[in-house]
Amino acid sequence: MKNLLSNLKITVPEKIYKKDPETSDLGRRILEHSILLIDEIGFEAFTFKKLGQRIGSNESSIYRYFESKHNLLLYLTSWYWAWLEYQLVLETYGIGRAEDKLRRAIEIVTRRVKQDISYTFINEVVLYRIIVNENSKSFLTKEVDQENKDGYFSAYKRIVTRLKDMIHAVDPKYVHPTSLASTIMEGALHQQFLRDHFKSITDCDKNEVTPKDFFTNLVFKVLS
Amino acid sequence: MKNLLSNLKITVPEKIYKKDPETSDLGRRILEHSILLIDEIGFEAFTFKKLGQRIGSNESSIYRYFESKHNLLLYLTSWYWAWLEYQLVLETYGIGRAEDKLRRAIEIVTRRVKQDISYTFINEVVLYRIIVNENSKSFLTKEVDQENKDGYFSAYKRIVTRLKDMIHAVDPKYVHPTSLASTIMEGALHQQFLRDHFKSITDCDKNEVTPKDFFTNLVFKVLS
DNA sequence: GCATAAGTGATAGTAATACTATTATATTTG
DNA sequence: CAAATATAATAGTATTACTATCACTTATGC
Repeated sequence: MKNLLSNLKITVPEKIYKKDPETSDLGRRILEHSILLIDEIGFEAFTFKKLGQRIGSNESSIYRYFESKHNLLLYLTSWYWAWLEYQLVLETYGIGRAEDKLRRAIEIVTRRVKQDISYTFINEVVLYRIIVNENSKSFLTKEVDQENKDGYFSAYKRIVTRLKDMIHAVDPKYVHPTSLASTIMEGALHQQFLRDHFKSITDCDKNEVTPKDFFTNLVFKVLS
Repeated sequence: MKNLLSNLKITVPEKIYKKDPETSDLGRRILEHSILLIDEIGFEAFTFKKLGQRIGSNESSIYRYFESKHNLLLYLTSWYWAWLEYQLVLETYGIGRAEDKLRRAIEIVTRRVKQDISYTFINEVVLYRIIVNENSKSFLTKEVDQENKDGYFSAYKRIVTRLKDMIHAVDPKYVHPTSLASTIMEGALHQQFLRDHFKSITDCDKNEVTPKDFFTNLVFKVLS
C-alpha cells in the first residue's frame, strides 16, 4: 500500500491554488511548514509573513501559490480528505461481506492518524491535528455555497457517500444512511477534540474507549 | 413558561465581559445588533467598528463591554446554551417516564428555533443561526483550555451532562452515554448546517425528515 | 549559446483590523 | 449639588492581508 500511495498524486481541485505547490521546491516547503506552523500557533494567528520568515522566503512569493490563508486551509483539508479516500478505497476494496467492509470503513474514518504513512513532505500526523482543530473553519463561512459549487469540498462529500453506500449495503431498510454517514465523519473529529480538551463530555479515553469503538457500536446497533 | 422565562435572567460567566451588557441601553443595543450583524455578514467580516456605525455609537464604547469580538461570540453562545438549558429543564421537569423524558429532551436540543420566544432584545431565531454557523469557532482556538478553566463553556457542558443522565436512566447498561449525548448536541447543529449548504450528505429535508427524527430514531435504536 | 520566459526575493505601499489612550461632555446617584 | 460613572470623539499603534513594481536568477526552447 505504501508503494501504491507514494506513486499516486493526491489531487486537489485546481481552482483552490493559483500555482500548484507540488511542482516546485518552494511550493513543497510552503505545504510542509504551513502544516507545522498552523499546528503550533493555530489558524487565527497564522500569517503568510510568519510562514515566509520560517521558510526563509518572501510573503509575496507565497501569495503566488495561494490567494489567501483560507485557500491554503482549503488546500490542506482537501488534500487530507483525498488522501483518506484513497485509504478507504484501498483498505476496503477486497472485503466481500458488507458488514466487515463497513466495520473496516468506520475504523478508517474514525482513527487518529498516528504514523506518517506516505513519507512525503506532508506530515499526516500533524495534518490530522489540523483537521481536528481547523476543518470546520474551512466551510463555516459566508462563501461556502460558491466554494461548494467550485468543487472545493468534493473529496469530503465522496467519502460520506461511500460510507452511506456501505451502510445501505448492510441494511437497505435503514432510512437515514446519509445523515448517519455524515454524523460519523464529523462526530469522529469532534470526539477527538473532546478527548483533548473537554474530557467530561466524552467517554473516549475512559477505559480505553476510542471514537472507533463508540461509532462501531453505535452503527451496528442502529442497523441490526 | 413565557412568564417564567421573562422574569429569569440568563446568566453568563462573568469573566466573559468587562461590563455587563444587560445593565445599560448601549449594552443591550450591542447584543441586539451584534446578533443581526454577525448573521448578515458572518463572524469573520464582523468588526466593532461596523457594529458601532450600525448602532450610532463608538467603537471604543463597545470595547468597554467586551475586550474582543471573540469574547462577544463567547457571550452570545453562552447565553444561548444557558437559555436552551432553561428550556430543557422546564420542558422535561414534569415528565416521569424516562423514555418520554429523553424523547422530549432530544426534541428540544435538536429543533431549529423558529419563534422568538422570550421577547427580549435578543432575537433567538437569528441567534440560533449564529449558533449553527459560528458556535464551533468559540472553542476551536488555541485558548480553549484556559477559557474552559474559566468556566466559559459550562452551560454547554451541563446540557450534555443532563442529556447523558437521561440516556443513562433509559438504559443503564449502555456504555457510551456521554459521547452519545455530545454527538447529539454537535450533530444536530451539523445536520442543520448540511441541510442549508450540503444537501447531498444529509437526509434531513428529504421526505420531511428533521434532525429530531434522525437522532430520535438513532438513540432509541441504540438503547433498545 | 542565446533569447525568452518563468520563478523568486526585496521593497514599498494601501486599506482595514484590532485594539489602547486621552479628553471632553453628558448622565446618573448619593 | 458634588462626585462618580458612562459615553462620544479623536488620535494613535502595531499588525494584517493583501497588491504592485522591479531586479535578479534559473530553467527551457530553438
